[in-house]
Order: sequence, then C-alpha cells, then structure tokens
Amino acid sequence: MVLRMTNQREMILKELRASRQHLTADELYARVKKSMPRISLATVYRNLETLSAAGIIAKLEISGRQKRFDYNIVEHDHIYCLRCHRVDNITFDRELSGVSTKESAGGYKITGYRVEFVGICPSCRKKLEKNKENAS
Amino acid sequence: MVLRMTNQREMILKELRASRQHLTADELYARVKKSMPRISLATVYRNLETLSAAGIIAKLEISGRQKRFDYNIVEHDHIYCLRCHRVDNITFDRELSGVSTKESAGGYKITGYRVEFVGICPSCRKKLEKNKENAS
DNA sequence: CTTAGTGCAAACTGTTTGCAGAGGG
DNA sequence: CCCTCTGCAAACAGTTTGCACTAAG
Repeated sequence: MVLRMTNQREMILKELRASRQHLTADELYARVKKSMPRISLATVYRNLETLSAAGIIAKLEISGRQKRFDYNIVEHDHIYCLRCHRVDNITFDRELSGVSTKESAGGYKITGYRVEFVGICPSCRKKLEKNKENAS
Repeated sequence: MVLRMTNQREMILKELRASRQHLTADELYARVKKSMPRISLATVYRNLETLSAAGIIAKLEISGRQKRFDYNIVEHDHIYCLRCHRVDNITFDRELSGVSTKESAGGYKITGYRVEFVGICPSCRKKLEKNKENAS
C-alpha cells in the first residue's frame, strides 16, 4: 500500500492547508472543484480518509453532523460557533486538576480527552449586535 | 404547545432511565419495541427531540455518527469507549486552569465547554486481556 | 507494467417530514 | 371536541462502495 501523490490528493491537501480552517468534505470539494472541475466528491472523501489515516491531516471528533478535517495534526482543542458552526483552534493550559493523574475512572482506562469549547465567533457577535440595534 | 404524556413517550422515558446508559435512538427503539411492537422509529426520534427540548432528558454532543440521549440532565462530562463506543458518565473537578476566567479567546464569546474522555471500558479491557493471553 | 487512485452512480446509514388517522386531556 | 401525537412511507443529508477506466511510480 504505497501512497501515491496524485494531482487530486495534492490539491485537496493544498486547499485544506491554505484555508486555515476546519473544513467539511463538501466545503473542500467546492474549493477544489474551482481548479479541478471534474473531481468527484467521493475522491475528496477517500482522500481525506487516506490522509488522516496516514497522519498527514487530522479528522475531528466534534459536534455536528458533518466530519471536519484539520490541517494541523499537533494536539490542540477546538472552539465551535453555536451560530454558524465554524470551528477554530484554541490553545490553553491543558490541565484538568486531578484527572490527568487518575489513570482510570469507573474501571475505564483513560487514553486521552478532548475539550470542546462552545461560543459565538467574532463575526457572529458583530451580526448579533447589529440585530440588537435594529430591534431597539 | 402542551406536552402530552402518551404511552409511547412514557415508555421511551422509562426505558432510557432504566437503562442507566446513553442510548441511541435505535437502541432505545429496540428496547421499547419489546413491550410496544407497533411503535415506529420516527416516534422514538420525535420523542427524544421533544423530551430534550423540554429539558427532561439531554441530547449528547459527542463523537460518533449517532446521537445519544442522556437520562441525566445535570451537567457532567462523558467518557467514550474507543472499542465498543459505549458512553458513560464521569464526574471530576471541572476546573480548567485559566480558561474559565478568560471570557473570550480569539474574539469568541465562550458560553461553555465540554470535556470528553476517551478510553477503554471495563468489559473491553477484559476482552483485550483475554485476546492477549490467547495470542501468547 | 502494476496496482493505487479516479469518476460515476448506486447503495447505505441515520434522521426528518408529510400525511391521514388515533387518542390524550 | 380539539389538537398533539402516532405509524407509515417517502425524502433527506452525509458518507461509502462497486465498477470499469486512468495514471503514478
């Protein structure tokens, strides 16, 4: 199983990295399609799967119905906009008092954890403020 | 919009509570069907939606393709078995050093966060150990 | 050349919805 | 009696897969 670097794969990777965002398969498909109109959505799905299995990108385990993919494979956490559903990176002092040392809870062997913040992103905050003004 | 307590709704709620687990719609459907063979999956979905909107149960925002529902509505976190995908409650000192006080990050207004532990549940640990013995 | 990767369409999984009829309050 | 809820089937969204063809190495 040698990994080939096809034009499609290269373009998908390039677009994901260039976006600096956490795109879904179909968002990425829309972007790649601009320069490769004949690419199929299935190819995007297959490549995202292959690339994340190879550790070149990361698959996000996160709220929402659609999977998202991350150009950044270094461990970090995410923040999720309740209004527009975009996902951004967040870095903070990743310390949970007490738990990281407790190696098992309820008989579980803990292998890791994710923290997912939820909130309102800057651009949605602006929109909400504008609405408030109009309403008053 | 008055909430009626139908037989179906009552049974769904009873089964979810009795399970002491975090079931998916179709797991719950399978259980309820035993005593109500004519119930439809759509009814289960609709009731889980209604009950969680009413705050009687909680809808989990968690990894995995299927939604899960929680009989326990008090805020707490979850641990997820990598092997069998079951979800259990976990309680710990919910303090993230520094972050809870920082009211915005990257311009986001943070409204909350969830912590999701991942690991191997007790019964899968046993199975894995058994496999190891057999392999050796 | 060999075999991983592609495009297409069709299948599949989980969830939602329109509708006519049932039954809770 | 009203109007929420039900069962059914059909629609839907996101993702995966079988197949014959293409192209990377």
